[in-house]
Amino acid sequence: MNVQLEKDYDHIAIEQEGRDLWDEAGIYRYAPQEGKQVFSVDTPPPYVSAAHLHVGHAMSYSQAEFVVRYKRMRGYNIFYPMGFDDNGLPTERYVEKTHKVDKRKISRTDFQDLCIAETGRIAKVYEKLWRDLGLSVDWTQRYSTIDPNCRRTAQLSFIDLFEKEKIYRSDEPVIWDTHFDTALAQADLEWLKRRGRLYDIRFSAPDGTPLVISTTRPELIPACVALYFNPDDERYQHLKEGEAIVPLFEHRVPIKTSPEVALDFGTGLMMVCTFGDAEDVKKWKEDKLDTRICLDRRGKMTELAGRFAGMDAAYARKQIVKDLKDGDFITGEKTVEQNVAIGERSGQPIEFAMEPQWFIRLMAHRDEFLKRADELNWHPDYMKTRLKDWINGLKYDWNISRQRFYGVPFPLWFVQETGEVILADRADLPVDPLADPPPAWAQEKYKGMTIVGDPDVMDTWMTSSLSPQINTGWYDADQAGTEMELFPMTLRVQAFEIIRTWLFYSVAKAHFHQDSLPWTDAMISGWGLNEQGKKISKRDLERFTDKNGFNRYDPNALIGKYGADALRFWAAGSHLGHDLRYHEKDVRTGRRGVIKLWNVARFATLQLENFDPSAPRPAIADRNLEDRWLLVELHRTVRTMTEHLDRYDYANARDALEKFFWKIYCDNYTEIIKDRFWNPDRFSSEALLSTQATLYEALRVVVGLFAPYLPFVTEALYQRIYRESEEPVSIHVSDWPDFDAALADDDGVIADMGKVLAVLQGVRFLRSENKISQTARLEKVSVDLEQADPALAAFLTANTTLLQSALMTESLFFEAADGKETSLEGVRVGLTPKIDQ
RNA sequence: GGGCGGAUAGCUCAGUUGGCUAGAGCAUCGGCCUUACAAGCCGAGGGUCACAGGUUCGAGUCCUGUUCCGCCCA
Repeated sequence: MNVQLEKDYDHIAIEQEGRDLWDEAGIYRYAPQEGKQVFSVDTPPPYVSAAHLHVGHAMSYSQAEFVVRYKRMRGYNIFYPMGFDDNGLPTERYVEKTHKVDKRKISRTDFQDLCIAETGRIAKVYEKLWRDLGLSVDWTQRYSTIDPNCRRTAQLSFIDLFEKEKIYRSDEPVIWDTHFDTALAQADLEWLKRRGRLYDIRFSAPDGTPLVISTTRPELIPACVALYFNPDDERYQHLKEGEAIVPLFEHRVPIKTSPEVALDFGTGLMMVCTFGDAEDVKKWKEDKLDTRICLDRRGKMTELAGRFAGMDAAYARKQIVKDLKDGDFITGEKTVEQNVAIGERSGQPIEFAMEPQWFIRLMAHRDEFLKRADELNWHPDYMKTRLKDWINGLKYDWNISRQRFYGVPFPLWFVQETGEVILADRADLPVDPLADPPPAWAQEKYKGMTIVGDPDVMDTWMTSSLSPQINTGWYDADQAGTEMELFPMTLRVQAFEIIRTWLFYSVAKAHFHQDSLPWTDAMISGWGLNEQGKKISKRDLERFTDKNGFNRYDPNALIGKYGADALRFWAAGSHLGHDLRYHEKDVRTGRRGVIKLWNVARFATLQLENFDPSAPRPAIADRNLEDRWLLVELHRTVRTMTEHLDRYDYANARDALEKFFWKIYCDNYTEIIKDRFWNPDRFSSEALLSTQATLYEALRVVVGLFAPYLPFVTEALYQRIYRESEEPVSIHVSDWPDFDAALADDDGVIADMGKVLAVLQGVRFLRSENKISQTARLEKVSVDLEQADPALAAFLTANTTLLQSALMTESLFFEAADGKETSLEGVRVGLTPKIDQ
C-alpha cells in the first residue's frame, strides 16, 4: 500500500472534497430500486422568516441524519427530502418589517411576490448550511410550503375533507389575535403568568339590592349578558329567574344558574360577557344568551361601550374602573396571579370574535386519534403521553381560517345570493379564488349571481401537516388515480414542543385522507440549551458576536472554526428526547476526536506501506493475542452500536464507539503494537503480518462506524485508504460493518489480554512516578510472580514476547521486584530505566 | 392544580431487565518535547447517586412520600 495522509488535517479542504464527491456521484438522490426496502424521513421544514438557524437547529437536524446515514449503510433505499416553511405569519411579519411595507396598503399579489422573493433568498442560505453540515438530503426533492405543489396539496386536503364532511363553516366565536387581526386555533395559544387586579363590582337587582361580582376584566361589563350562581348556593336562591342591572351601562341581564360556578370564588356570583373567555363562550352557546360585542377585531372598544368607544381595551379598563369608583360601584380590589392566553406569535392576550370560519372536526374523532397515537412507534416512548394528553385536553375543533394576506387560499367561492359554496376542481389546483374564476360549470349554473372568492387563507399547519403527503406526491397520485408508493413514510423526526401541532395535525390528516398513520415511527428530539439552561434562541444568535465576528451559536461560524464533523459529534451527545446544554468547548472536544481519527489512520498507513491488501491474510484464530483482542472488542462494539442504532439511539451507539476508539484502539492497541514496527527484527513475519492485517481491517471498520457521525473525515479516509480495493464509490453507500457473534463472545481473549494490560498499567504507573517517558525504552522490567497463582504465572511467562513489546523494554525477567503491586493478585512489577537516556 | 421529564464528580452527561470497588468528556493536580497526534500521552485526586422511608441477600436502578428545576396543560 502506498498511501500518504496529509500531516495536518484541513477540515475546510476535506469537507469540500466530500461534498463535491457526493454531489458528483449523486449518492443521496432517491430512485426506486427493486428489492431494496425504502427508509423515508419526514423532517421539519424550518421557517425561512429570517436567517435564524442556530446551533440548536444544527443539533436536531444532525440527530435525524445519523439515523439516515446508518440506515443507508444498512442497505435501505433512502428517501430523505427537505422542505422549507415560507408560509405563514412569521414570513409575513418578517417581510413587513424588512421591506417596511404595510400589507393593507399594497396588493395581495405584490405582497406575496415580496414574500416569495425574500424566502427564496433565505432558503438558499439555509440549504448551504445544511450541505455544509453534511446532511445527506436529496436536494432534488426540496419543497417550500408556498410552492405550487404544496399549495395544491393543501387545497386538495381541504376539498377531500370537505367532501368527507370533516369540514364545516361556523360563525361561532373564535379565538382572535387582536394584534395580527386574525383568528387562531387552540394550538396557537400560549399561557402567560402575570399579576392582575381583581375587582369586586356592584351590580344591582331591580329593587336596588347590591349584587357583587368579581372580575379581572371590568372593561367587559358593557358586554355583560348574564350573571350566574351555583344552584346549590343558599345565598342567591331568591335571585333565580331574576335580572340584574349592569353598573354604568344600565342594561338589564338575566340571572341564571350553573353547577360550574365555584361557590368559593369571590362572592359566588359570576359575570358572563360576550366574550371574555372560553367559559363565556360555552355559557353563551348552551343558554343561548344575548350577544353584546364591546371589543372589535383590533382590540378596541365598540360603540356599545358608549363614551369608551374607540379606546384600547387596556386603556378602557382604567377609565371604566375610574368611573366605577366614582360611582361607588367598586367594593373591593386585590392583586391576583392570573394565567392569560396569548397568541404564540404576537404575545398579546387573545380575545374572541364572531367571524365565519372553516373548521376541521377534531372533537368527534378524539378516540380515533388516541388509537393512532398507540399505533405509532415512539422514540422515546414516553413522548406518546404528550400527544394523548393534548388530544384529551382538546376543547375546540380546528379553526383553519386565517385573516391574512399571505398563505394558501381556500379553493372556493361563495355565491352571495344563495350562500352556496363552490369548490375548485381538483384538476385546477392550485387556485387563488380572488384572482381565478370559479369552474366553468359553476359560472354557468350561477349566471347572473355574485360569486366571490374566500378572502381568507389557511392556517399554516394546514400545509405543513401534509408534509408526508407532499413528500410522497399525493396530488399527482390523486390526479393519476395511482397509489402513493412511498406512503406512509417510515420516520418522523421532530422536537417535542410541536407534538401538539405538527405531529398531531399530521396524524389527523393522514387518518382522514389515507386512513393510515403518516409514518410508522416517530423520533422526538430535545432542545439545544444555552449555557444558562434556556432554549437557544434567535436572540442568542444576535447578541453574542465577538470582535472577530465569531458567534458561538452560529453553526456557520462553528463549522468554519471546528469543522462540521466536530459540530455533529457534539450533537450526537444529546440523548433522544433530552435537552443538551451547549458549551463551545464540547465542539472543540468533537474536533479533537476528528483529528485523533485522522492521526491514528495516518499512523496505520505509515505501518502498512509494505502491506498488500489483496494478499491472503492469517485466519483470526492464528493471529497474535493482542490482535484477536482488538477484534473481539471491535465486534462487541459493532454489535452494541447496531442494537442501539436500530432503536434510533445514536447517542449510546456513539458512546460505545467512542469508548472503544480511545481506550482500546488508540491508547492501548496502537501503543502496544508500535514496538512491532519499530523493531521488526524481533518478531516473526507471521506476527508482523497478523498485526498489519488486523490494523488494516480494524481501521476500516472504525471508519465505517464513525461514518454516520463524521461523514467528512471518514469519507476522506475511505477514499485515500480503502477506495482502491472496494467497490462502493463512497463510504456512505458501503455496508455497515458486520459482527461475528462468536468472536464477540470470546471472553477468554478479553480475560487473557486483561492480564497483559494489568502489567502494562503497573509499568505505566512506575514510568509516571519515575518521570520516564511512556515510550522510552526501558533497560529491564521485572515481573514478580512469587505470590501469583500458578496458572496466571504460566500465562504471563508464556507471553513474554507480547509483554516485552507492550512494555517497551530491552529485557523482561520474572524475578523478585519491589516496585508496584498490579491489579493482578500477587503480581508486582519493577523497572530499570536505561542509563544513558 | 394535573401530566411528562429531570436531580449522579467543580461543569456537561452516561449508567439496559436490580448484581463486583458508580463511569466518560471537560476542568484540576503531577509527570512525559514520545519516530500518528503537545489540540497529544501517562498517572492522580475528586461522588452520602436531591431528601426520607420501604421491598430485597443486594438499590443510582424498583415502590411510597417530600423538596427543587424544566416543559406541556388547566
